[in-house]
Amino acid sequence: MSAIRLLVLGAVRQHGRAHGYQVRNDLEYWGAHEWSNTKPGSIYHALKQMAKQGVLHAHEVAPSAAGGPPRTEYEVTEAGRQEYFRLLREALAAYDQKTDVLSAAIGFMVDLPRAEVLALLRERMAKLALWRSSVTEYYTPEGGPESLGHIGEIMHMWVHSADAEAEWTRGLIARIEGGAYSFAGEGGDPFVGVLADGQENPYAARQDA
Amino acid sequence: MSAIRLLVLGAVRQHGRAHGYQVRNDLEYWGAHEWSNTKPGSIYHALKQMAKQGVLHAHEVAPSAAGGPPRTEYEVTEAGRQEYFRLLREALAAYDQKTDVLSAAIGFMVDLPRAEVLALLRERMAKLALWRSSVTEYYTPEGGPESLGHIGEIMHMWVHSADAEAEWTRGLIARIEGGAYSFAGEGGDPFVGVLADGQENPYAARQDA
DNA sequence: GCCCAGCTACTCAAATTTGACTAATGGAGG
DNA sequence: CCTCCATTAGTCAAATTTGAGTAGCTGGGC
Repeated sequence: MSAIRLLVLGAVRQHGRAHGYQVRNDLEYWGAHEWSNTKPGSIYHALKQMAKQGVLHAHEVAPSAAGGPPRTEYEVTEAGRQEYFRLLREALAAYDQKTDVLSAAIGFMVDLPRAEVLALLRERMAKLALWRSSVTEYYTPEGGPESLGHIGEIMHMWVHSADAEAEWTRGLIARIEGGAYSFAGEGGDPFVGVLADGQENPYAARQDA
Repeated sequence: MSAIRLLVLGAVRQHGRAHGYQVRNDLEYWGAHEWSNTKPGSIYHALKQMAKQGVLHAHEVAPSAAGGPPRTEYEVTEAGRQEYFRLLREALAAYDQKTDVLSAAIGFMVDLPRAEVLALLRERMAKLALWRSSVTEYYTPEGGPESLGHIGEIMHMWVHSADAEAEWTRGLIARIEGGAYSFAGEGGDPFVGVLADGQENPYAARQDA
């Protein structure tokens, strides 16, 4: 699974109703173009595809208010809401060394209740541990790790990064348990990571690293 | 850049001459299907594409020795050799949080001289440090990290994983400096990542080099 | 003597992703 | 009032990736 469906669904959802350029701008505002494949083409493709699949509803809309071709606005349907939460839960719980998917999921995690996020993150921890042991067991030949030659460095790297991710996840769990952030159903003001109409995007046109 | 061109080039190179199924099998033997996109379709596509680009040379070859349709054998051209080393150097030096590309590059690193690998890894370290500081500086708003809300967790994760990768890279550099492994031009037996000791040879039909 | 499962080797359509391009508008500067 | 050009909004062809086949042969069991 790539991160784009989750990102686009989440962006449209936060606006209630959004056109492609708005989504594109939000993703840029989140810095998503740096850590995921959110080129214009991918975004417009995802919007159309999801509209075709009934996950989004496309409103035929008047010419744009400020230049450019007429724009289509999209809205998340009930099926889309379910798909969104399915993707979000999956991304939080699954370990697949895809940084982009996890980043997107962290960005949206507060749409779920605190207890569920904790459960999903613990599931991730369990899967991480499973994968780690499968690497160490499966790739350790009888003659000790030395006999693998430099190939052993690959496994070494995986184990190292799995450990790092576990450590970070443990920290996140602790912070959430400790009351950090405001989750669904907790009445706090929901953190809105979108640009309001006419708001300047401070992250647009920035230098690439 | 995806890892597939590097993997396919490296696989063909190790055989001298190889057909698609052989490449596919090698990659599976390396476990590459678990950490990179090496589905059959991608492999055959990459072979054809690279043949079209003159990076590989396609021999029209007799029907297979053991069932199935006739097979095409490929050989790395001089342009391909250069492309291979270009990709390999780039993969070792560039930091782009793509685990699959790095894994492939580690697997092939011994095709380069020891000193060059060390230089490339140090370059990677430098880029990692640069990226890390761009994250911490750029994404830290004036009001302190708290004002980012849970979005700060994404940066936190990035920094954490960048640190982990730097640590692993440092270790690798130390091991290589300490004389580990046998690199190009060092006269040691080149590590052939195709067959393990006592393991059944799935490539019985392969040409002797 | 035959059937079927499984291996070998590759093909193909559909979906996705990329990178470059188009086209309309409004405002700054001359 | 006219030209340039940045911004807005999106399109399109080409490349790549995915997932699901196809088709020839072999060997083992009954």
